[in-house]
Amino acid sequence: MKKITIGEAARRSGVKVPTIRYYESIGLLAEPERSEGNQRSYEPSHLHRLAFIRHARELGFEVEAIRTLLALQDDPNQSCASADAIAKARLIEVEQRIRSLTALRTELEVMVEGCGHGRVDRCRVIEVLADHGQCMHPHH
Amino acid sequence: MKKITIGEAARRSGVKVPTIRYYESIGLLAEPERSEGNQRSYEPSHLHRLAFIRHARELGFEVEAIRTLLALQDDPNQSCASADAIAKARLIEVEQRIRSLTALRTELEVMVEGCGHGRVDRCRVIEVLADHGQCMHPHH
DNA sequence: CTACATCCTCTAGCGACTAGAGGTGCAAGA
DNA sequence: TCTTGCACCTCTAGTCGCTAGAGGATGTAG
Repeated sequence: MKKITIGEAARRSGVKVPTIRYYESIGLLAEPERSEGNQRSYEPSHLHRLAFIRHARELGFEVEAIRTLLALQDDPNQSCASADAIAKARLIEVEQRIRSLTALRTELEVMVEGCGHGRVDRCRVIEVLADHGQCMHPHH
Repeated sequence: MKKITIGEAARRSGVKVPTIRYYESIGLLAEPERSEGNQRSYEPSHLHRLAFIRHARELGFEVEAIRTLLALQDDPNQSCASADAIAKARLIEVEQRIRSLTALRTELEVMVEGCGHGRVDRCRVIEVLADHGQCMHPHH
């Protein structure tokens, strides 16, 4: 029926060909059937799987978390507490990362704005890096 | 005089012992003298260097960027345009990353809030992952 | 039939460390 | 003086999630 080559699967899912093979190698994507000439032959179910994986990766979930989420998806009777916990943990990570990057941004802005574009011995960028005491934020 | 072991250097700089050795191995930190028993013996200049490197790493600069920044610091007559450019590039990266993470946060919030804590077949987390069309943002 | 794109497997590389094995140095207490 | 035990040494390999490349087989269009 609608058997699909790995290249076509890559085009449709937005996941690159070597990455698809990589996902198979780590057991994230089921091994597809092969053609007579040993070429992978995907079915729609594989495309759904790939879309799920891709989306989860874009949201920053680690491969192990995705493995768990996929297993949950396959067993619809299970409680979704695990999925919920994984998503919440990721949310907390993201929030923390945003806070941290926001502090960094402020510090970088100070460095860049303070730069008089002269010589290095008066460069605010180098100064701030050399002397942590000049930081605006005690975030690290 | 004030010769310092690698352990003490680690404690004072906040950089771990294996990381200090790693920085030496990639030429970021100058090789210190050795004791009779072949142990590394650091001087204050090494500690300043380590502080600089650590601070730059915390700001997310890559090792190659730090290598350039350190070279600039060693030659105070040079124009600071390079340092300025490196810092600006990093600032733009950070801003971009914050925007991206903020979009992710929103999407994760929707997932987590929509979760009815029931069974997987009605789990918003799994649903959103499986169907990208349910995303709030077309960021990816 | 011949190009030529696409596919296959396998190994190695990326960045910035981190972990562990197997051995040596050194300072302090008994 | 000896021994305990921590800190140090080098070297290799592993982490994560891919990505690149070699060297060869397959599939398709003209």
